[in-house]
Amino acid sequence: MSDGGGPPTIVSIAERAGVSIASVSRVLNGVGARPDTVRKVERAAAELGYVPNAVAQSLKGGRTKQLTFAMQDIGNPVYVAMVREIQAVARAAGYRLLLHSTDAVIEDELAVVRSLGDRTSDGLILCPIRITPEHIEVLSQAAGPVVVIGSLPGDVQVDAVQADSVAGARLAVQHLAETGRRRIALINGPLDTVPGHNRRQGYLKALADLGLPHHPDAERATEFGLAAGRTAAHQLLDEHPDLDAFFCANDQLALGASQAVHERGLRIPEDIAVAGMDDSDLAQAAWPPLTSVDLGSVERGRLAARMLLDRLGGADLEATRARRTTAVPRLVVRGSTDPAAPAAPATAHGTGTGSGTGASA
Amino acid sequence: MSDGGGPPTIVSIAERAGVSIASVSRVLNGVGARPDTVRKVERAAAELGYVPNAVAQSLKGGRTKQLTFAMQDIGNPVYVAMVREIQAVARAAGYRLLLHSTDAVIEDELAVVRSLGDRTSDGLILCPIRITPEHIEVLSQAAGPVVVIGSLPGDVQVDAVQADSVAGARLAVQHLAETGRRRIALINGPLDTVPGHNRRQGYLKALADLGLPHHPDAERATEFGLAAGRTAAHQLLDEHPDLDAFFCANDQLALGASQAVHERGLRIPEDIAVAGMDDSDLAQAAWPPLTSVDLGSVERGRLAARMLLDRLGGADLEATRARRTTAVPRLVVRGSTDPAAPAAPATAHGTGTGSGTGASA
DNA sequence: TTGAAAGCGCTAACAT
DNA sequence: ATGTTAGCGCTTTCAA
Repeated sequence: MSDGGGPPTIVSIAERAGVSIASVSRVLNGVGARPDTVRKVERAAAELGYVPNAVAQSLKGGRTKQLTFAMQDIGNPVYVAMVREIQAVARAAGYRLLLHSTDAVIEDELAVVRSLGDRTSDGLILCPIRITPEHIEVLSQAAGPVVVIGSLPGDVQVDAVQADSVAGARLAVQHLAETGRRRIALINGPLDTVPGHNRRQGYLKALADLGLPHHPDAERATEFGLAAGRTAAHQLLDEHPDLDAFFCANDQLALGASQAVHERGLRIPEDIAVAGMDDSDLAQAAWPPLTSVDLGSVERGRLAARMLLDRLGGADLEATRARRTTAVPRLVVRGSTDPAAPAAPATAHGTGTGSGTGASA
Repeated sequence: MSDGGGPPTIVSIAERAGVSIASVSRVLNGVGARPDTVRKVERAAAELGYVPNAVAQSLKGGRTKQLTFAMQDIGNPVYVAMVREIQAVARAAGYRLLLHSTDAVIEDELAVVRSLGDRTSDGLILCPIRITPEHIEVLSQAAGPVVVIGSLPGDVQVDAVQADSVAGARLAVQHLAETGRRRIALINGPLDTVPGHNRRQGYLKALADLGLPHHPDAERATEFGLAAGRTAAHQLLDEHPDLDAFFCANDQLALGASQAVHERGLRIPEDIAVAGMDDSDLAQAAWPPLTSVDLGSVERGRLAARMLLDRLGGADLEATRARRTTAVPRLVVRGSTDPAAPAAPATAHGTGTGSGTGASA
């Protein structure tokens, strides 16, 4: 009497419809079959509430229709923006998204790449914090296609999408100078990270271009976080009361710095201007809204996902050489540097975050 | 000459080691074998760079070691907190996490539940925006274990973890009253969502408890977003210049409202106090830092993940009746209601977001 | 058009 | 202790 224990399979359907499993498979996959057969099979499938076993399909087909995105911590707004976009692109192409937080542990990052060999996902998008020689080695012998979001040496044969932090930082510093600031401090994250290093380079270059002096003691580099930004700003203001701007290597540092400024009863931007980087959701929610450099998190996510899907899709592209793309940075001026900046976003451009409920209950 | 085309399998290893595939499997799974055999197999596996095919293991074992988390939009800070926690718990138990954004489309939510039948993941954590009769039906005949984060009718046999928005909202309103506010407006999201409805109930109850009058026109309910909060606050202040507090149904609304207050040259909290809900990362990054009610996003994530893993693990628990848990809300007082509140977090409690780099380049 | 059968890579009886 | 073999659920030749 049917219902042989577990969930329905093509066998149960075949029995019920009185045909072979091959016919069931054909009908289910829209391959030719006699109308009569089609009807019988579809009916049986519906009655049994059949859902194809994706695992079996994967084993047979050799692809799981899953992509993996690995970054250090999904709590960072930059990654959130990427995940959203990657998930959207993946989904549109019929892929599911597997999330992997590496907690910035190198060994874990390497493990993710190696785990491509377990065939759990068809491809990987990796956001490494640093690139070590081991990364290069593991990446070049990965068991499946990988797209790196970050900077890779030119000769490594792996697709990559990168931000242009150097140019981005210059945009921000130039803007500060153009709006009359002369004593611009840098609040940075660790210098031994790629973003930390590059953003500092941009800062230095901009100062040089602008003919502004560089005061090594007007720089702080600790962690990329709110508390670090606040502490650094307090220290800098203690030592250099005449500073007129903080350029911060990311938005969290910038908001921490802003808190310090407020705590001292100084005004933003009148007394001190503050600019951040990443243009995360935090920037527009702040007061005053934070001027920031959009390094294209969303765009990088989209590009990375597309590149990966390209590798998976076109058989001809398979052997193509590694591709490199760079997202162009864009300065977003808001009230933290320009008192006249409109409070509401000038253009609609998909605010991000936005309008969900507070979730449940 | 080994290397039979594709990636190494137990067959390649067996050939290379000169043993049967069964022995290979045993060694690889740590089942008894002669030291000699163990050595040969391990050596061959290492030389070939063997990685077990997880898909094949899943097909055989009937479980994928994958969990799915479905919510409307990963851009919402509340969900970010949950994902982080769920991922951590899942990972510790050897599970991977599949992310699914439903974009608040009901049909999509239902589809996720049904798709449990495809055996792609072993269990599902679902955050529905609303619960429709269809949800109930689909949920009760799900092909695998589901834990709902949200409110479910008591008789539905599905595990659920819920927040206590009503109590949470009361906490906030009581706090506002205790600190001297009497004319407390409500800025809310859609009333036909569970959070929108419940948070309003808490607001009304608190007013009643406190003997404060309820002015229906001191309420606004539009969307759960920054822009909506700003607009609503401006309208309310236009109509009721004497308001002394905004209670907002989530942090984003609260930050939007704060912007409006600032734009009008009013001071927070001296002229007007602002309180939000969810205690997302936005709250502590704001200026002044935002008083908010922690509805236990992290805790709910953790509990949901644990419940799900329980269902998957213990064979004996399998038939247990549905369990319900409610996270206890907690008021977090900051500068937006209390001028004396410390700027830095009083206790360490895992700041959340925090310290990642700005990601790449 | 349809059915029988092979096989994706693995685990677990079962037999030796 | 080790080898042989039967599937897990599906797709896809290959014959009929």
